[in-house]
Amino acid sequence: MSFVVLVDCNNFYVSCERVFKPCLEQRPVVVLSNNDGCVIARSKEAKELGIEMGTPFFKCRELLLHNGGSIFSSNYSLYGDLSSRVMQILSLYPAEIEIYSIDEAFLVFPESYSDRYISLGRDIRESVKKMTGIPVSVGISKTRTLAKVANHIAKHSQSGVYSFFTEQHIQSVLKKTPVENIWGIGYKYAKKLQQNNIYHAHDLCGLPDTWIRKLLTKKGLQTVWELRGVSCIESTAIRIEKKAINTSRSFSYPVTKKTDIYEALSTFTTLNAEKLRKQNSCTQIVCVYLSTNRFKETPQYSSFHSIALPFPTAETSLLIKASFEGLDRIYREGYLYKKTGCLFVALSSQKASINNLFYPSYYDSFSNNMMVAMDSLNEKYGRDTLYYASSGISRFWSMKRELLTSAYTTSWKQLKEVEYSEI
DNA sequence: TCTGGGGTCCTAGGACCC
DNA sequence: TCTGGGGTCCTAGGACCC
Repeated sequence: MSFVVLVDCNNFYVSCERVFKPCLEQRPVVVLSNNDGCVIARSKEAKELGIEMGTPFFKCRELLLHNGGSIFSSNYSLYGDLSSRVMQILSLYPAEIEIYSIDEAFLVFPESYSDRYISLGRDIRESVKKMTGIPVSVGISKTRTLAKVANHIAKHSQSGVYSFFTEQHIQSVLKKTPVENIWGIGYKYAKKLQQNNIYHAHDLCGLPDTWIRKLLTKKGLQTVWELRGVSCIESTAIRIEKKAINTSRSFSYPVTKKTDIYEALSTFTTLNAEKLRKQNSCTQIVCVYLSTNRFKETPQYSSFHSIALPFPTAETSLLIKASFEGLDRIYREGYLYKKTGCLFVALSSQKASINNLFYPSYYDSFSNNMMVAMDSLNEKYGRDTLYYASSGISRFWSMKRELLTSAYTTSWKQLKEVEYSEI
């Protein structure tokens, strides 16, 4: 039987910062979300200080500084680049690889390797650390969900690798696994289960399927089957294209002027359109949303509008026009706005429109050529080498990233300079 | 002063069709 | 006045993940 290896980078964003600043080892380190809003990655030392995931930065700032902690704005170009280096190493193993997120991947090995899974796990861990500087944990078992459980244990072990296969071993681990730690059981489902006196994965596995399906729906039942050792979560490796594309940001200060929101929306629509063309898709529905700050006591307003286009397109200017039309429908004077965003749904392949009589084909059109030229210039010379005037120049509303490190690996101008004291 | 962003899947219910 | 049954598609909302 084939087996599943889950490789998960430890405190990934923090580890990325540490690769270029080794002096951060053994110290509390956190990485903040966009706008330096809240904590989204913590080192072990920061976790030990009691800083929870998602804590607003202003609530833990003092605690961190008091304990010699370091704080960083998130630097996605750095994390994205290190992630692809980790994945490249993983893809050298004789397994089917499924990149699940920026910091984790499933490797499905054929049965012929089952006599050496522990040495494989150790080898993966050592190779990734040696070649990228990123520490990873490795969980190995029969199914993806069980590999997740194993990985959870590996994270807290010395060796960083954990595997379990025999029925007896699996049962003894599941008896100690709280339901809220199961992959696929979130806060709400865990509460529901606890109300029914189900506290551990082992209890959950013993329940009748009909009961589970009723309480946790189809996906919950799949999870239970996986815990019982039956693989039923399909690989998403084949699916490359996204079904929806979204870009949104919070403003760094409360925005009231419609012109500022136009600029922001134009910027986000441009980003969305780039993502759309990257996967060779067109969209036919553009949704726009706008909201005030829900944490404030000021008057609240939030709205959403979708615009159906007459034909599928990936041309930025048409999409910006649609976004603006959406904004015109939902904007109301007199509110302090916090966030806006743009969502594309009803995506289709660019090539699919070639033979349709009723609308102009985007693929092989003038606008397609123009977009290709624009994308390649921006890729070669950097983002915003060419951009639409509607996106604005000053962009006062744009997000706060005051604690940003350099893009050490993706920009010639920001290469790391090594100081003697850091070695 | 300061509270992120981007996804997927499933279900129930309504609209609509024959 | 009486008014079926079966099917599809779409959407909003809720759950989950990282």
